[in-house]
Amino acid sequence: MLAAAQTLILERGIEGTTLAAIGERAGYSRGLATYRYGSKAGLFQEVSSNIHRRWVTYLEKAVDGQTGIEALCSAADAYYRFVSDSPEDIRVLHILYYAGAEPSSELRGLAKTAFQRQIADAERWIQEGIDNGSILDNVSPLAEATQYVAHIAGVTYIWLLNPVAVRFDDIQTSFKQSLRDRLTVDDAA
Amino acid sequence: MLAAAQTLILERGIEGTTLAAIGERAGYSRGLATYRYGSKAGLFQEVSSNIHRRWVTYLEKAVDGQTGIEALCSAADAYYRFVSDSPEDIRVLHILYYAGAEPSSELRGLAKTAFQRQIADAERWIQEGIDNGSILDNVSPLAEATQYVAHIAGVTYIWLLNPVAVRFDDIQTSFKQSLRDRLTVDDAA
DNA sequence: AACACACTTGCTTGTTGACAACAAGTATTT
DNA sequence: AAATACTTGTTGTCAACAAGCAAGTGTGTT
Repeated sequence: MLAAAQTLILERGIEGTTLAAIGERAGYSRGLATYRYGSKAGLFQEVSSNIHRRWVTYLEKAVDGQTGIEALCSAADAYYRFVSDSPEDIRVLHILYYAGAEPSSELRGLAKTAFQRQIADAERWIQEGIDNGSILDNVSPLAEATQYVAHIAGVTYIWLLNPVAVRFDDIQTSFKQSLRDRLTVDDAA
Repeated sequence: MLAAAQTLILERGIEGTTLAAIGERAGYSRGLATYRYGSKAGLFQEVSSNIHRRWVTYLEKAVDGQTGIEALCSAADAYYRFVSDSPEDIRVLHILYYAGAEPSSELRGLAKTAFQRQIADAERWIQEGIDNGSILDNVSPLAEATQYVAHIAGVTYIWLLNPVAVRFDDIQTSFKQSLRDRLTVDDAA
């Protein structure tokens, strides 16, 4: 059922997908989707947290106990790999998240907490890096963390609009390089 | 009419706004919005390009003939000022753009071209900067331009979700600094 | 063990109200 | 009289909900 919903979101978008179509695509009746999930928003929340859960597992495995710049880069790498492995999951997840930009969207809370959590993670990694001396102590953890998450969200959005025009790997490389340059102690000499 | 639409989008979102409500909010009948703009999507495209036009005017005045890093920073400053001056315009514009992340959304084309144009602008500025020697020649104009636009879009998105948590001015300062550090010839010595 | 009964679960079909889209008006101006 | 600006009537679609049904799952009775 959730798989059918995901397919239909990719095909026709949120607006264009009807609960009846989801039920029937999954081999059931037109009424089942509503019955199981209560509402369209309820179903989409389920789809969203389902994918989010997969992503978090993936992320935790990649970052493990790392801190500082290494954690940031590993997380970015993990994201890039996740996008390569399951682009459709990321597409659907972000379609749902961006739908949460609307006021009074029921997906809003979900998107908000997801991004807040990612910012908090990044902030913690940066703070830990500052504490152990690997990150410059004049950077603002919150400002950097916000930009870190914003960068990834923004690139994903541009990619959603125009997949072929975004060279994810180039961007990824340059992003990590720029993180190192900006945040870490300059040991060039 | 477009103003009424904008107000209602801020109050209730795209989904929650009905064409009848827009007409009536503007002091007309329930049918006028459909009559004038043909469809809900048509009306919202009009709202979107209306705000977009204001932004472009604002931007052109700010960037004027600048190139290279100066153009990038001026554009970023202009955006920050625009957000401060008319946060509601930016909110509505981006709500509409993010709605374009959906497949088969009629706002998609508009969002796509808007962002493509901004990337093309940034790419041109960077290329000009490389040509006149003010920007390092090992940066990829397209990759940097994409990240530049993605950064701004991403910060805006996080801000839409959670306005109070985003210190636009801090981020702005750090963003410009990082642009200079990464792109320009290092004349620290 | 065999049966009957209440009760739950999983799903379907019927219905309602909201809304976009459109068609057919009615003023009002030129 | 003809175009313009707007309104009202109508239809089809869809989310949401309610009511139903069929197939289990006990639970107690003989």
